[in-house]
Amino acid sequence: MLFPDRIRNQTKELSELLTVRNKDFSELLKKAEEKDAERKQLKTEYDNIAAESNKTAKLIGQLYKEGKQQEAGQAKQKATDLKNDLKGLNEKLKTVKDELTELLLDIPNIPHPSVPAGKTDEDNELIRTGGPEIKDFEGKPHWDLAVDYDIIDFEAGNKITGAGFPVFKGKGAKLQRALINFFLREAEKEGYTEIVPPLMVNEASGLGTGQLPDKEGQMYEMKEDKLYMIPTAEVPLTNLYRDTIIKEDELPIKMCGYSACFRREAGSYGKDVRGLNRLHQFDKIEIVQIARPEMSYKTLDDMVSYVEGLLVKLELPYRIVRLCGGDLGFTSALTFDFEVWSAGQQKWLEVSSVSNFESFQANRLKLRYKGNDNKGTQIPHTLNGSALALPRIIAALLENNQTDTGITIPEVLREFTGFQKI
RNA sequence: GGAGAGGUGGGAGAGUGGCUGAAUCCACCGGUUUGCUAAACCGGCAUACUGUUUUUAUGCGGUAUCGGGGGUUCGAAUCCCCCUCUCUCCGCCA
Repeated sequence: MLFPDRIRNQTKELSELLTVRNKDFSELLKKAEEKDAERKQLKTEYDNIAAESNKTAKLIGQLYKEGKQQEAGQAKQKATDLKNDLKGLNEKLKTVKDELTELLLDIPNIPHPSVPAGKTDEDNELIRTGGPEIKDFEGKPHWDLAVDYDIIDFEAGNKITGAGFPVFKGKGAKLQRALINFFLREAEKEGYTEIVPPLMVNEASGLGTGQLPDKEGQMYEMKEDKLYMIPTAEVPLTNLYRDTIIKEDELPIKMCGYSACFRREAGSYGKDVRGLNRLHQFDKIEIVQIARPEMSYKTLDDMVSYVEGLLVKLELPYRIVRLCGGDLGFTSALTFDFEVWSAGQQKWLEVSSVSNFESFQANRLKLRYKGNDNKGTQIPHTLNGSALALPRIIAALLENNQTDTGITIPEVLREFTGFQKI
């Protein structure tokens, strides 16, 4: 959510920057600005009357003490009138505030100037490719390999839960655990504090990171307890700092967390969802940072290189793209996506998304920091990224490393798997 | 799930209807003193929104906030209702 005063002062600039999202937001911005002005005016009016009302109430107390019953009675009448005025005003103010919030919730984050124009993922800007050269061979897709080597049982998942909930077995399960341990160890080396978060969150947390209200349909909901299964560890990790004022010298805050993630993925179908490509439950290690605003783009670069380093170590062909306006998430100002090459499917699979949200999330979270001089509060920037999501990494590992004699495990994982081949 | 007790500022902890945005202590910041440290003393020390001030750093005001929401009252941290969380006991249980 944007700050009203930012809209107040730079409506035009914001409107221009937002055009990259392929939609005209100038109307909405203008409406928000007007609504904010209305709110301000009402607030002033309310405050003035409330001040008088408070004064009168105090006076009444004094008059009673002095035994001036009659005068007190008169003052009481006045106070009652004022109170009625206040009631009406307060209701109006509330309505206007709600309306303003609603408008603000509809305005996405302002894209960073470097975000290219474009509509779909085809228009994303290629930053660089890396890893081993893409070999000229078409291997089996991972869903076939999974059966060949008996390491992932999609059918069993269908039976006990439903589509999108695969069962990992034997070396498949171990590979999964190896990846988790590898990613966590790397994150720790990089200075991220490991967090084991709850897998369900309440409504306030969903609102804090922006999953609610707009993406409500994407989360599994436990109606009876008003809880949601987390779609990513980002939600609990970032919400650790909801309603918080941190000290400047605590920044940057670096957290990482392994969790299962749950997504309803309503509306997806077809080839994209085959095998491990798109799941309702999957494992992911997430990294989150809270940084000083002036540092946040440097931080973003750091996170990008960190994730890149993981892919290099896993010896996977990868590419990094800068998302175009049309592909950029609602809450993000700048996002880099990471994709790995899948030899069995002959296509790129997205395995990580690293974003700077600037103050957009912090605003909703009511997250602030205070300078070491103890004066005033400021809004930090929040960033996060997958480091990494497991299923597609597994898919790529299986497909790219298949040989006649089995599937080769990358060097860095062997100490965690305990085997070199599947 | 049942019964009871409780939730006050960064922390501890007063406060049962007006003089309490909140005593006191600790922590923290600034200063005085000091060779240095400590101690002592003085001052400051919540957040959000907002008005005004053209020393644009801030200052001076106002409103709201004592777990959250609603109510009673001219006036609520204080009374009433709902929710929530914590603690104790019972039940159940990995």
